[in-house]
Amino acid sequence: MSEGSKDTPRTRLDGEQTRRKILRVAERLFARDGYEGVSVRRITSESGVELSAVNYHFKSKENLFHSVLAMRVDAINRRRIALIGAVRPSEDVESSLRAILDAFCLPFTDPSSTEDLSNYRQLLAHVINTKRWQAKTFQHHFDPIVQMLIANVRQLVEFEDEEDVYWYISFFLGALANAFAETGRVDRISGGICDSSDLDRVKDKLIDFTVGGLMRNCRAGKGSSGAA
Amino acid sequence: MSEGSKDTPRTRLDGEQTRRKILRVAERLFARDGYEGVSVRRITSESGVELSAVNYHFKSKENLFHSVLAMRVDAINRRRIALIGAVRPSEDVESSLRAILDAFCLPFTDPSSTEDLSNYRQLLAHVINTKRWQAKTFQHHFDPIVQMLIANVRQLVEFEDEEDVYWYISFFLGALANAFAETGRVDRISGGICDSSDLDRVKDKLIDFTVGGLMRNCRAGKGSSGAA
DNA sequence: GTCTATAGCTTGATAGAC
DNA sequence: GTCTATCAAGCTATAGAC
Repeated sequence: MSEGSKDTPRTRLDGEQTRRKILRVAERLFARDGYEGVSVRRITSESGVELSAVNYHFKSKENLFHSVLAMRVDAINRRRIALIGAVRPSEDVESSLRAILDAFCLPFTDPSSTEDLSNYRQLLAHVINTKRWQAKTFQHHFDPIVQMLIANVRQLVEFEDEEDVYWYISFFLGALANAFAETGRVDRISGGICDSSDLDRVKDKLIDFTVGGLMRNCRAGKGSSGAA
Repeated sequence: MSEGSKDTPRTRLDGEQTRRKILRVAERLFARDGYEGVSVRRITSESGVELSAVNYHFKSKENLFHSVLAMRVDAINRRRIALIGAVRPSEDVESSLRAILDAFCLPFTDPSSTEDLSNYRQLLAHVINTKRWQAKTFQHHFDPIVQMLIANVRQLVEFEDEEDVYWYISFFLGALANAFAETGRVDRISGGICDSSDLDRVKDKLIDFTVGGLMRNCRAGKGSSGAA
């Protein structure tokens, strides 16, 4: 409460607060309706800030979109790197694989964080499935962490073809993005048996599925889950 | 040539031709930039038809979008039903599973058709990952065929939890939509080893992966690929 | 069934006072 | 850093001549 020279009760230097409010609302709207489906006006209107604030703080609508992604990606990927690095190698290949995939998903499913990542997850599904955003966004924000995941998987299992691991991890990423977007499809298809908002369960089932896909197609993989 | 009463050299009754041209261009643009990312003006401009033609033939932009989907979905699903129905039950569970999944993918990968379905596949990835299109589009066009796929899988394998088959098929669909959208991600990640435009290969690898995920997680599934 | 013209709004972005 | 006013462009949709 100081910094006021004499009496400036209104014009507080809360630019950072405005910036954050815009980011939060933009994330929610972009997640729901996509980049083109949201106007700057709607963002500022629902943020309770002026129209010109977006261009002042972010220079352009597209730059705002990138800022929205950057806000989450950095923290999540840092956490992934830490968790994957902390995985203790086990003599059981399947357990190790499971641990790696779990470490990759964990920051994404937001186990105990105060942040709500549901909008970010929806947004990711949009980005990962759009050709246009690949070069502009995905490549920069996600390629490195995906390469790290692949390197860790390759240390555990070997495949017939060199290309296999890229295909399988790519399928895993596609399934992951769609599953965590919580579109409600699996709830509807299953007649309510499945709950797509139960992220821990989604994660566990996805890992079961992925481990099966990897283990059954790796060298000497049809058999047991025993040591390599 | 005829149907002209006296001399009508210009006003040919080629409304159907105009309609088709609009549908074709709209599919391509919607696939690339999404529903909101495309204006009616761009569609008519690139189609070489008048702006008002869209509203004349399709009543509204949203109805055009649904028409674009309907154009492909019906034929593809009819083909799927025929192919799945023609699968001969084998004593080998894995082979049967593989045949079912192959029948589901085959019309989608367009093995020998004259139609180019690449835009449709991109569009599907957009629809399947967007919450908003679930009720409006996906439910009507895709739920029945997905239920049929699930019913066929359940006849072959049994899972610990009743919910499992819904989760796994949902993962399969998410991976499928993303893989066939040809975003170029797997090509980039693999350093060019994988070619996402080689649809037959994508299909085969996806089926390998999915069969692994299903077989390894079904009752008495860790073991061999032998008879049930 | 095509084409022109236009109504009525919304868009992203900026200039300039405060 | 906020706020008003505004621009130039684009938008969906329709009316009416042909």
